[in-house]
Amino acid sequence: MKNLNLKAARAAKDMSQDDLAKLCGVSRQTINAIEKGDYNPTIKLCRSICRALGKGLDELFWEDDEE
Amino acid sequence: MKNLNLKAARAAKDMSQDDLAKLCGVSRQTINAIEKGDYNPTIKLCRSICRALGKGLDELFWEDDEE
DNA sequence: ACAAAATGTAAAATATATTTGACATAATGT
DNA sequence: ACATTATGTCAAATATATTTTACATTTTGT
Repeated sequence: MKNLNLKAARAAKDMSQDDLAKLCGVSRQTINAIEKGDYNPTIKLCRSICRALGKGLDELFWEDDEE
Repeated sequence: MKNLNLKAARAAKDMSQDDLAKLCGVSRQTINAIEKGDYNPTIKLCRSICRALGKGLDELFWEDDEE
């Protein structure tokens, strides 16, 4: 499922996917894929994204519906 | 660096690395490596570990000192 | 002291995250 | 309408997470 929390947090900082990608040192496609969903990034990248957006892991990457 | 939060949370539930590994559907070595540190698990596995131990992502997998 | 369980660690194989390059479409500003 | 930026998506290549097998050491219980 899509990661709308991430999309919203990025929008709140007026950052493009490319901006965020550069801040995190990954490719734009990776950020796009994470927002799109059905992707499984590493915790290190998640932390990097959280730092760039000033959010916590639970705020951006928690999911309840995943058995 | 070692993940002592994880080690402590597991100990608090009186679980062996193998117990936790089975609950998360991964190998014992993977859990061992994560506790040992210098490992970079996927967010999906982190969530699985958090559910098994009743903790949040920020409690078990946040790191301040990672530029 | 002994046995059993738990942990630490390593090398080779496999699965999968991420990159690169590329192209198409949607959105935005002038 | 036009140019520019942002987004969605794909296939092939590369990097790395995870498994499997295996063995050594430590810890725990009796």
